[in-house]
Amino acid sequence: MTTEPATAARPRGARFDPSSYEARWRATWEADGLDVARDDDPRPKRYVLTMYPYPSGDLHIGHWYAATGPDIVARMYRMQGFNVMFPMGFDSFGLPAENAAIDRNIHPAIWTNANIEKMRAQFRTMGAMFDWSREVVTSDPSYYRWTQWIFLQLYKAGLAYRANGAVDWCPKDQVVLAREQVEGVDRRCWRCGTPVIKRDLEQWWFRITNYSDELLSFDGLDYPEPIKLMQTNWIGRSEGAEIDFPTEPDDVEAIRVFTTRPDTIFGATFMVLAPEHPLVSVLTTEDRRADVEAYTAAARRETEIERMSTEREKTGVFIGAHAINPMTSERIPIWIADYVLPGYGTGAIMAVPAHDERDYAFAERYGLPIRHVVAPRDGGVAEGSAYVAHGEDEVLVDSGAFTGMAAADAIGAITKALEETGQGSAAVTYRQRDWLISRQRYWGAPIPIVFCDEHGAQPVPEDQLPVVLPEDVDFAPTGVSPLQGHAAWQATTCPECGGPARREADTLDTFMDSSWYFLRYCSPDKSDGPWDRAATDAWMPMHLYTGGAEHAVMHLLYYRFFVKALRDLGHLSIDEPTLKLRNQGQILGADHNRMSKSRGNVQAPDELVDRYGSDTVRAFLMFIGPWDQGGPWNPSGIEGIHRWLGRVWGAALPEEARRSVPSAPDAEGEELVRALRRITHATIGEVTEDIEGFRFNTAISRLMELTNAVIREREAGLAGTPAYAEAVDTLLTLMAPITPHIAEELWHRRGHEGSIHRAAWPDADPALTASDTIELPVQVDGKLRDRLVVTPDTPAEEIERMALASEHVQRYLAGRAPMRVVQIPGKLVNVVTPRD
RNA sequence: GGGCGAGUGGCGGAACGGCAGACGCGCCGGCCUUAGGAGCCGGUGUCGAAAGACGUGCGAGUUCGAAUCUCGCCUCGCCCACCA
Repeated sequence: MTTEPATAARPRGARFDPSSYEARWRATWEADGLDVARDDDPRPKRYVLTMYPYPSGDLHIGHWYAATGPDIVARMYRMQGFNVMFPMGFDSFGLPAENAAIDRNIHPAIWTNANIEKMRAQFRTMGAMFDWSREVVTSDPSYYRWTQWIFLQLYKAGLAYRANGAVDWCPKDQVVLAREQVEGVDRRCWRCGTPVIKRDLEQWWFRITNYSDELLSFDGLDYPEPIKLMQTNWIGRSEGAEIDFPTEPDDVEAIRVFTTRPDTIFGATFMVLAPEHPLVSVLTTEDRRADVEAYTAAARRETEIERMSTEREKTGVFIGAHAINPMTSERIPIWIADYVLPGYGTGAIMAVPAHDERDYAFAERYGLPIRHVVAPRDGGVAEGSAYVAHGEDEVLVDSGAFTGMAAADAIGAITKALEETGQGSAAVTYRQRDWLISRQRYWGAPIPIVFCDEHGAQPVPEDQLPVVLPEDVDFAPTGVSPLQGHAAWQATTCPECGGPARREADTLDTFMDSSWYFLRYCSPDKSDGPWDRAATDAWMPMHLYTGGAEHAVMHLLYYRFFVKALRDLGHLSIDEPTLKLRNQGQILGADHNRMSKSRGNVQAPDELVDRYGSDTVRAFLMFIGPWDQGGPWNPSGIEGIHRWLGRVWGAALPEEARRSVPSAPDAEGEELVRALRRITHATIGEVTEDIEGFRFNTAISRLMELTNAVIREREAGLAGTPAYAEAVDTLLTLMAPITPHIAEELWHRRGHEGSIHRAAWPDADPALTASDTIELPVQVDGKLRDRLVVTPDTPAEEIERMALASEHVQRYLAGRAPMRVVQIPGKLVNVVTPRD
């Protein structure tokens, strides 16, 4: 295998002109299979992945930005001797295809495939080392067959279930959403931004909450702190107690509440149930029934936004019944109020107005008793508003046998007392809900379930997968799945009895497709299973995964859940999909808004690539700032990168440079050689660390500095010396991951055989980076006043003597003796003057 | 309301508690050009002729020494938000 250009006539022009070689090298690399990762390659494997895109039809500058970072890291790993897999594919199911299809009267499959084809071509101009031989397209039946298979595995394991309940519905997209896919204070659809409403529907769910606790653990994972924090908050684990309050008059059934503050139970002066609570209709007394039903009906009509608003005044009604406080035996009234949410905890609370702001507001409004049971240890009670502190400095008051106990201890003590009498127990609740996976749209994988009148919901037998999407469907959104209208497709037989049955018409959330695509890349062509276990064992977990932080509590939670569930079902040997996660920042439009076609602020890379070449665009994007920061698009400065590459060109081809006469190795020349080798080897270490740490902007500035040094030395007559050749070859090698084309072109022009991308990543020689002399800043009272040039082994006493002898220092000492002299060896000297 | 993060030249941004402003853009000057929106060289935080003084959102503190650590404010961004 060779990496010589495929074309026989290779242009030998001296001018820096990326268009003369970039496309040629891409063709050569592809023909040579440079980027194809082989399972049988004996070198240690590293799997690097960037989140695959949705095939919207156009690659914009944000795609380049996102993909170039991990491409650089993957390329460096390859040069460091790893067998690197860096695949790419398309997240091709989803609403935009369907909406575009409706607008243009074209089938989603045709629209999607055309976009994929276009984007593949655009992606190729990046020169990224994508292994296209492993490409995955999630809307392809050969892929979604296994998406359906995974659904069935979870279903059989009891991790998928069908349930009726209030769900979030996007009225514009005409589809339900998972809780994670509703964003912001005003609860908008993650895709289109329309405020969602609640609907009662029977839907399919995944029991992701079975894994809430395990998902809270990030042991051994190198994830950005904000992602860990967001996931932790989203899962929202709360420790407390569940307590049963018997009810009057008949104690039909006790009301179970969840509280994080069992220490305040002596202050529970009433109870509040969510209007939806099942016991409401049972407990409501006849005289209160009309009011209660009116309130419940009103609560149902409210939008989620209204109901969740903290601004709003609290409302509720008394249901006529009473409960018994198990600690005080006191008879307390039961109310319903919409500030108690049906989906959290038990949907019922013990209200402790003295120590909870919400209960306080409610009690104030309805004249309910407020009893303080926690007070500062040093006396005094915060009257008038809820007092919520409960640490070591607070003690229980008016709390029976527990009076005087530190509030921090009382939580455990009261929980224990309740446990002993069987009235309660320690409990943990989570804010996270199960994952709603049904979708009422066409362009997704059909849920592989059939309904039989006799046998109910039945899984489609695995040997009948995939359940293929029919093509002749009227997919205009109507609020029910378009497949519902396709009688011929829906009609099937029950796998249990062979009788007539009807297919589930909803499709699977496209987030399900993206929850396992990284597994498919390991063995994309496997036809008798979703993946080859030997391949996933060899490649997984991913060494590095990159993508946008906007997926913090969606994709990045789901894919962890999938890996854990599939592990427990015996299909994987790993606990986590990736060891290391990095988020790129977002490139905004020049107007500081998100790039979108409707705003007209989308920056296409094509025009820039035509003008400057891929390398310049790649390097410029990586140079504008820290990769995880992003920022508004501003092309000013791209010229600077282009100039830099032009200077590298000139430096690398000294025979074509203006002054390139090698000088005789005199003493001055030897010092220049040492200086050049010093910066060359220092740059190796710095660039390696910067790339490893995703600091591409500083990596590039180091490379620019090395370039500047090389050119300076060339002007000083060093061209043609071994040190010069070392510097240039090192520069090209270090640049290769960032600007792969020019590095390759110059590598070959300088006479090297084989691709630079198969060359070894250089090692820094520490002996060469050490300097003969160091420059020590001399401060007086922390301000720079002078500099000393000394050898590294100069004794401290000598340095101190020299520092004090400095006339600049003497001026500030004004004849006085220094109070002290601080020396940081090799770093600086600070002379401290006497204080008056 | 809660949580997290960020405020540094005209701009993007550098800076293990140790020389603030690396690198680049822009700008200014020069060279080369018939010309230049090309290329090359030099300068460029502010004030000041200079010596020097002052400078990292504001105010305190810790330290020999703070852009960096602590506390309090201000501004901006993101996440969560009646979660018991």
